[in-house]
Amino acid sequence: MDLKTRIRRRQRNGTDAPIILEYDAISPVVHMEEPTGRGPVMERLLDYLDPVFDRDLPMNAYVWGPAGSGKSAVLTSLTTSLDRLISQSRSVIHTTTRAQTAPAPTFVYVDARQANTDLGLYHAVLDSILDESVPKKGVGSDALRSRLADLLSGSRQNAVVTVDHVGEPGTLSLASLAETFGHFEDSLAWIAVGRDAPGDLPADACPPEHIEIPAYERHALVDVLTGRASDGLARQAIEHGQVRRLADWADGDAHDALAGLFSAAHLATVAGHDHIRERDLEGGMDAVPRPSVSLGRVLTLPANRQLVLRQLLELDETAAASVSDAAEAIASAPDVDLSAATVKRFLYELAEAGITERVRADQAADRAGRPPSRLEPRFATLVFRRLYDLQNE
DNA sequence: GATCCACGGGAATACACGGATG
DNA sequence: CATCCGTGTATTCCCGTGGATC
Repeated sequence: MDLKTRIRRRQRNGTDAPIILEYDAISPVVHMEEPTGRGPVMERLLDYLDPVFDRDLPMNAYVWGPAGSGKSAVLTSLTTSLDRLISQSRSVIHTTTRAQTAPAPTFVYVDARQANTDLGLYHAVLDSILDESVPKKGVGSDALRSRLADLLSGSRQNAVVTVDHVGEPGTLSLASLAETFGHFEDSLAWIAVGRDAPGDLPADACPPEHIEIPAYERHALVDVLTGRASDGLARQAIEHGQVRRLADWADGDAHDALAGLFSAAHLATVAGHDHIRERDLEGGMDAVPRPSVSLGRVLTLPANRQLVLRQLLELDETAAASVSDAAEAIASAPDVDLSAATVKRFLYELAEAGITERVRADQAADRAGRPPSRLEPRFATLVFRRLYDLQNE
């Protein structure tokens, strides 16, 4: 826990002390600098990355594991730490006599949710290797590629690029990633991170090295939750038994466990409780569909899609009885500056992506034609709502 | 001028159902 | 009985346009 949190915690110790002291600490989309309970996985990754310490590139690799197993947490943490350490040593080397040696590689972390095309990939890599800012528009994909090729040609600069969230709906597939990075064989190694088991993937696209990140064991997940709760919630806000129930319910998925914790704390806050009661906990878990789509995915959607989703959550049953009705209602909301046709298209796209689910209305057999469907969120609605509102207030 | 992207809109297609047809 | 057909919706697909950026 950092000092800021400690102080804040002391500050609000009155009778009406809020339960949630630090949203980031209990947010499922925020990763801690040092993920808890993933030591063995870290070791495995460091073994794999060993060549880097001799200024060589490792083989390409595929890191995989189920939802909420800490893949992103582990890899962001690893990438930033390594880059920090190695770039330090890089600057040291430059001032010594060993200036001829190849420089140590740069570490780059790219979220495929945000860089979901070739162009986006080139841009993300360039942007993080170069200090100067890279133009995002008006320059073609070919131009960016040759710029990257220039940068990486010879042995001037190597890079290890981690691409997270490969093979999700709407992100690059492993195959296209392999093809895109195939242009830079000699000077760029990549680590793709995804959920699919290597056996389920096209063999020709899958890199030689596979590293599995298994789901959290029950006790490890309890530790994660306990740590997060003590950083982000008021003291005594949640009992140990409740944490254990949450962990059992989440079944190894840290994302869902945190979403449940967040939701429960939010409900307790709204109800004016000074700790999380049973009803809050139940309600919190109910507000997280299982399986649920990662909030990270929802919160990296383009602004207008998020707006549409946010408005969708405001609709009552009548207004959301069909996709068309929902689109009408959302398009006429004061904050929304989109046509009903566009909102409708967005809603269908979101359902197609699995972020919502269309369920056929079973009643209304009296009406002719194909029956309409209702949209049900497949993500943690309370958490999304709160984080969205915090971000957009 | 080149490039990319988001919007809008409309055409094409899919589906559900009742009724007609063979 | 199985299949086809017409009608009314729902859903998907696709492309032109215009804004923004370089």
